[in-house]
Amino acid sequence: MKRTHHCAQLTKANLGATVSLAGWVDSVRDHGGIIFVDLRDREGVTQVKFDSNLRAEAAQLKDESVIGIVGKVENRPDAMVNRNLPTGEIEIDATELTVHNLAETPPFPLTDVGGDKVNEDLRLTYRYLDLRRPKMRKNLAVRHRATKSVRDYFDSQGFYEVETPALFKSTPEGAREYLVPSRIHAGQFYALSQSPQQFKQILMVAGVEKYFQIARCFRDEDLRADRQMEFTQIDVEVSFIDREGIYALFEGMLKKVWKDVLNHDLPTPFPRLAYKDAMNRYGVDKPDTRFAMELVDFSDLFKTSNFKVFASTVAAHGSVKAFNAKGLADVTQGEITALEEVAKSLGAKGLAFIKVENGEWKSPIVKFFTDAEKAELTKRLNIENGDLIFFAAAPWERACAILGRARLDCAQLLVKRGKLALRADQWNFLWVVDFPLMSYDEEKGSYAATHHPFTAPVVEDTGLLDTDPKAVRGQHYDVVLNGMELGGGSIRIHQPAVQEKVFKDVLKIPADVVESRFGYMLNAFKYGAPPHGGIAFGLDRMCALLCGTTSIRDVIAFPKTQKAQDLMAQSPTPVTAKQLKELHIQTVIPPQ
RNA sequence: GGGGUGGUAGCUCAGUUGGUUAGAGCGUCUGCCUGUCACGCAGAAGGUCGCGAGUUCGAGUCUCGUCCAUCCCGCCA
Repeated sequence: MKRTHHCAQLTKANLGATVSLAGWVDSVRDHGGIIFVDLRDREGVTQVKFDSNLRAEAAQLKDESVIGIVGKVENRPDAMVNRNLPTGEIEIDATELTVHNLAETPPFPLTDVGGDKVNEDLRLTYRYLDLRRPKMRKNLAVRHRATKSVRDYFDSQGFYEVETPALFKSTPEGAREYLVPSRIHAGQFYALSQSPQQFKQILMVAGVEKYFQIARCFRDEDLRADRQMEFTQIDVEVSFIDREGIYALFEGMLKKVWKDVLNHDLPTPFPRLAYKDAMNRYGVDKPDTRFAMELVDFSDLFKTSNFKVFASTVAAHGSVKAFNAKGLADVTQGEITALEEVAKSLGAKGLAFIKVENGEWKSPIVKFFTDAEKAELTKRLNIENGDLIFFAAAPWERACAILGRARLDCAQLLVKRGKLALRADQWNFLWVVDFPLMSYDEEKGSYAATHHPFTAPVVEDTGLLDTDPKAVRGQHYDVVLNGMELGGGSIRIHQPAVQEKVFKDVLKIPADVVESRFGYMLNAFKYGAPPHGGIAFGLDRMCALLCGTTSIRDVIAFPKTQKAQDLMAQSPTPVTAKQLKELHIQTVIPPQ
């Protein structure tokens, strides 16, 4: 039973040794008089030869059976060496065979090529088989190494890893929560923690100074390729630190992770981009900077234009913006229509465009432009033959968002045509900073915190809290990589008076609600709260990127489907009447 | 809650205008084979065309509903 080696270990150096290996049957090649079995364990594959009295027994083996063998390490004949295998120079001449578990035929191929194409519901139903595939095994290994690298880094920087409760109290202003009924307190509920935000700030008051946690978080929102109902954050909080300190700390962590996992040297510091510039240039607060096609503002140019749609937008304090989808003049009508649909869903009236083909501007709107306007467009957008220009005229933020989305979609169209390469191993990290502290929620008719209500205002903007809350910038920062938000955080408010002001005067949360939800925190801050700040960073998303996959399900051992079900264990399920009674719960199932 | 894509053999897929007995590759099973490593050769089995209605002389194919997976919008302080 005891293994002397693993299956990627034996080489010519072990010739003649009697060894014991165990693992799964990767394949059986039966030649009648001689049988070859590829034996696989976590580390690799070794060829085992059966040509003795064990032949008949070996012939009964099926793929994925678990066996143990004892045998002698032998040289392979020169012509039979397998250069594709680290153990390809040797094989084991088996003298003993133990069948631990004879496997049934797997429901899908456990190879990388075949397995990747299998429907995901089947992979998830038999996740234990899916995880045997080399690619998935590698993903688990990468996640382990990345997580260990993070722990080692924060340990070396003097951090304590502290666990905080998963069972917290309900804080309904954030994401929808998973509620947990209390047996002991009838009619009352815990909520599974959306993030350890409040606890980590309290830990700062407690004098921990440097905290981190690989923290499980729960949010009852709809799932996506990059969103699961439970996910893992690298959660960090530090006392006596400013924004620059956080940037340096976290760049150090990412540098180490990329070195440890990919042996890649990330250049630091990362570029920084103000929120306003990100919107103006890329139309999103998480720009993909692997390609240009930047947005250009033409509000000044079209203020007095004959084209009334543009001129009236500017007159109404809106913006006219455009970008050059370089080399996309061969766009099809169907693609244009699809882009228009997306633009309309973002609130655009339409999506004006100019196709530049054979030196001619083909466009329904170009007849409204003067020569001077055309010259200015050509200059600022660097218009050349073969280009495609898109315009948006709308309130500033909306115009940015429309073109920001169109820019990304055009990039995909260019990738499809082979005109643009978006390499997954090009690591364009950046910090997006200077977010507005509050944004106006049109539905609610009030201001809401852009990040969360504990974010400190930029010091020189503090005076604007009373006069112009919308103009106040927060000390908030996001880490962005190739168009994906990987994490974010802020320097926090550490003075109870300021925190109370934000709650009551700016966010207009009633005093009794503030007291019941955050009273303990405001109270804590009265007893010596250090200035502090932190960050929360998506471990699953980071691992997906490190593995070169777009779905975090590929780096989570047992993920849920988009309908939030576990297809293997089959959850969720109904529970017994007894359980419900004990929890003082009645269920009301809506009629179908 | 909304939109897109997909669901046909164990797996991945094809299936023409609605028309005879629904096909292929891989896998599986049986037999043969002492140097294979995607072994080979010969043969065989294997189908509720996701499910339910409807249109039709006739439905894998058309219509409606529904379920599942996936991608996206909303949502994710």
